[in-house]
Amino acid sequence: MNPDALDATFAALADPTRRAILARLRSGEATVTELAAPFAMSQPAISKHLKVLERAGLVSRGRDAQRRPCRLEPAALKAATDWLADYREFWEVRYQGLDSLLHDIQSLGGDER
Amino acid sequence: MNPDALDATFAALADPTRRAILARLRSGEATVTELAAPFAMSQPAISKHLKVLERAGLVSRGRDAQRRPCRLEPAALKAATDWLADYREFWEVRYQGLDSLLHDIQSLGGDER
DNA sequence: TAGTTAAATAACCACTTAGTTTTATACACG
DNA sequence: CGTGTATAAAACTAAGTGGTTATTTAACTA
Repeated sequence: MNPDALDATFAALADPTRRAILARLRSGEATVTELAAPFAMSQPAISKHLKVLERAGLVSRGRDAQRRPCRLEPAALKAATDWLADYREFWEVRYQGLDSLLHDIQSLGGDER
Repeated sequence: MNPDALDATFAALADPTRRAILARLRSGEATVTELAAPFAMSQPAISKHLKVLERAGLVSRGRDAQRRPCRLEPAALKAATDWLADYREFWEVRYQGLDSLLHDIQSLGGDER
């Protein structure tokens, strides 16, 4: 994956308001005002957050009269997860206290990822 | 997980230099100068990046005479992955074009996570 | 046409970030 | 002791972020 895209994705996730917006979008499309409602924050602030999420590829938007419904776009989330997956075996091994076996396991290529 | 901790973790990951440092640390401990070597950047800049990674709980540091060896601390990476895992089933379903089944699957709680 | 609603844009502010250079600290070695 | 080495800290700068209020655009409604 393009490093700039990962930058944008992780940066977008590094904000609790934006993570809450994504969580909300898991249960379906929502308009900007619907998304803004739970927050003690102005509408333009939410629009800015949405622009960040859109630029990161995490949401996309449609058109319904005046409304611009947002929906979750999970591909970028998958890309971030894929990046993190490269570390998964590391911490799993480490949690078993088997650091010394890490390289053996890696060279065998024997996990299910 | 504490939201501030997730903030710090994702923010730390949103920088290619820091991700490269983490990748380097996968193959074992390294000193600040060793970590700085591949980058066209001053030593204090790397020290700052390491402080960000340390504050995010992604690395910890020891002491060996003048050296402050850094090692990967995978717990924070695991926490970030766990957060993203809540979205995994969503995109997996979506990729199969089975959006309409998402809520059924969720309410059954029937995946292996 | 005028009024209302939904959202974006503009202009601004305080704070943070990522880098710099310079200086200081801590330790090892002769 | 003084010198080199490894790292951190200080002070600064340019650019980015996250919020505000006020304004504008676009579309529906009466």
